[in-house]
Amino acid sequence: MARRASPEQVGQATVKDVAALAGVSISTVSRVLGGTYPVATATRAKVVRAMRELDFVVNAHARALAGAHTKVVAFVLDDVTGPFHAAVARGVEHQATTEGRLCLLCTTHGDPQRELAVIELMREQQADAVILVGGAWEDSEHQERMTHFARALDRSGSRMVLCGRPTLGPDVPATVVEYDNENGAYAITSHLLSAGHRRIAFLGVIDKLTTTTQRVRGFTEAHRAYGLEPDPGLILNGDFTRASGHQMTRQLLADGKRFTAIFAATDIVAAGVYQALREANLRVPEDVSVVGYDDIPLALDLVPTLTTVHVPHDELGRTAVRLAINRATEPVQHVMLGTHIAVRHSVGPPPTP
Amino acid sequence: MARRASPEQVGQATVKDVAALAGVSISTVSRVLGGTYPVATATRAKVVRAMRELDFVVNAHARALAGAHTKVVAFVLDDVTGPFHAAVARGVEHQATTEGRLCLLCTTHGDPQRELAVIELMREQQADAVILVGGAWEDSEHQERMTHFARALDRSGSRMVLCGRPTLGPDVPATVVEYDNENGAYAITSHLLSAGHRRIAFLGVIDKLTTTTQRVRGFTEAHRAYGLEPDPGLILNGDFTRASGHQMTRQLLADGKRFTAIFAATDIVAAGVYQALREANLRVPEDVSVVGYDDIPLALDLVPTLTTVHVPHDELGRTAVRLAINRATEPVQHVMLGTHIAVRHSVGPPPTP
DNA sequence: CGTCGTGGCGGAACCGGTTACGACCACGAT
DNA sequence: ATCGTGGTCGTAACCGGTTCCGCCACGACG
Repeated sequence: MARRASPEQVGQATVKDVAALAGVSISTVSRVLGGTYPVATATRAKVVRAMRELDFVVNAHARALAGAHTKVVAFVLDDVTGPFHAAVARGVEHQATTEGRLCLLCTTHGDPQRELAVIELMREQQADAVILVGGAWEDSEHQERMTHFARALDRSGSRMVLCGRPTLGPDVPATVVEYDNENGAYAITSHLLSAGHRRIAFLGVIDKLTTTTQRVRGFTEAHRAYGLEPDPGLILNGDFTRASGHQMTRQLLADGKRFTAIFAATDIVAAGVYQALREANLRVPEDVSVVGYDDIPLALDLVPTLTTVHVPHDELGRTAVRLAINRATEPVQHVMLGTHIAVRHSVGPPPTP
Repeated sequence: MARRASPEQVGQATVKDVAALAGVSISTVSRVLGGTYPVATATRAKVVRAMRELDFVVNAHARALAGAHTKVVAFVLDDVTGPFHAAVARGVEHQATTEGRLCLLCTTHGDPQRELAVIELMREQQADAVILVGGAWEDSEHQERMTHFARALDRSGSRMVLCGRPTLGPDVPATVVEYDNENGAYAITSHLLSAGHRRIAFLGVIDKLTTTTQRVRGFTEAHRAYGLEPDPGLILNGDFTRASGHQMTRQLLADGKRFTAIFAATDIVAAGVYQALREANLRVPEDVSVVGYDDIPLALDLVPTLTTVHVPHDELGRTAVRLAINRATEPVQHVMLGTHIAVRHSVGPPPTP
């Protein structure tokens, strides 16, 4: 069962075809492909011409199998549609291509089970880095299995990268690129407190994701620095969607809770907050001040523009692949990128009763 | 130079290692891997145990090389950060995983040259579909080279998919999944006209991208259906960014152009329009009506919410991979998805002077 | 009881490249 | 004239799987 009757009839041309047409051996063809060996100029010309004639491209799989390096980095995230993750993805993709790598993309849609399955797939693909973007679940069994994968990847010469999530432990071979969730939350909470706010609501995901847990901690610590303790009744549990922000704010209003400011765990949540306040005829920031987290482009389109915590999305993604790919020469494999607050127009003094 | 002294010491375990530990031949291991061949239950159990013991995963490259199918679809887009492209990407990714495929992602950042280079890379990867998302450049040479690639992909059993861009010609082997740019623009322009607007500005990219060209055509045809001709002085050329929308609107205002409505070629452009109007103390829709195109999530966060053309992003991406992967059984390889206008609160009657 | 069929398994030839090793050639040096 | 040498190129052994082919033992059947 010959796959093709004559060369160049159908299917991809192979080095064998090129060698035949150029009148050289396949090793010579391979040498001009790799460029890493002296080949006489005349010979090279013949080979190049044959390659062009047959419209030849190397088979990446064969090359990966024979050589050792795969030239692929994989990254897995929750959802491409989320502006935050998309921004990190952009950084990842950018750095990957400048390092001469292709990008494999997988999404989990919030399913921890799928995250594990996806890592397995990446292992099959011999990806030389597997980048996990976004917060992790606060689930010790999941973390254990993740640790297992980190070791497995390490054993096969690959690398796990935790991008925007905390380390799995000091002895786990993984690159960690975090950003300062706690201090960002601390700073922006202080910003509200120093504006005079004392009753601040926090709207987010509680006790499930590492990111929010850290943000709540910063929120709490900032209060304590002012000699205050946050009101547990003002900490609401929802998810990272616009609808959730909308719903939680309505809840807050319906329950008659007293508050003068809202800390939305995410800019997208803040968008929902804005809508609910608008519907209740409350102005931002005259009646209620609002802050967010992430500094996605949307923050500039809200009216008034949203004061939020800026996260270096792009740098997050870029350093993730840079550290992982060049881990032989990059001594430090755990960095914490700084955050800072972007002051805009959604915070004012609390209303005077 | 033995890669490892003893099996399972370092590096990935191979079928050979598994076979040795299970006391069977490598072909038997392969058979339990593929599942496509009778293997005695006891033997299978031994093999499975050995695989688990060694933490074995198949080498996707070796498998791709030996078998014929690669199980990878590639998609290339402008920028992951753009909400429109991200939404399509989500559809692509979703359908790809349900079809049991992995996703390779590449971005071009608006560089036609890079688009070509990227397709070459995908060809090396033996991707069984290469999905090009978003508008194409109005450049005949570029289209010719694209045609060449379409044929090359077809020859090697792969498939080019044009997702959101027009066909390259009837005899070019490519799957095309378009959406109705012209009719969408026609409908929303009619919406403005029927509200009484007669002087409508169009802000977009002119004469460069297929998408905008089609939208301008719909814009023009709608005018003609009303016995009108659009004022060329109201058609401005910029790009698809917020800043461009902002700048073009300021220009319009500064030039003292008379207009009562703005058709922004993209929702993001509309966001810039909103800002410029706000800065000029013009209200939407009392003073100026605004419409957009794409219906990205942002449209709901603008105040007032944006009337725009809804594009079935997700379906666009999903059908793209569905048609390409199952092209053996899917007879029709060129579909045009419908668009419809999403009426919200940014259109009103023109102001009475 | 001999034979044929069949289920389960091993051997070996690929898939398309890379690369170590050795052969060959033309050249200059002795 | 002979030998050494450096620069080119071909041969063949892999990389890690899949799959065709054939062997073997066993049960059923005549």
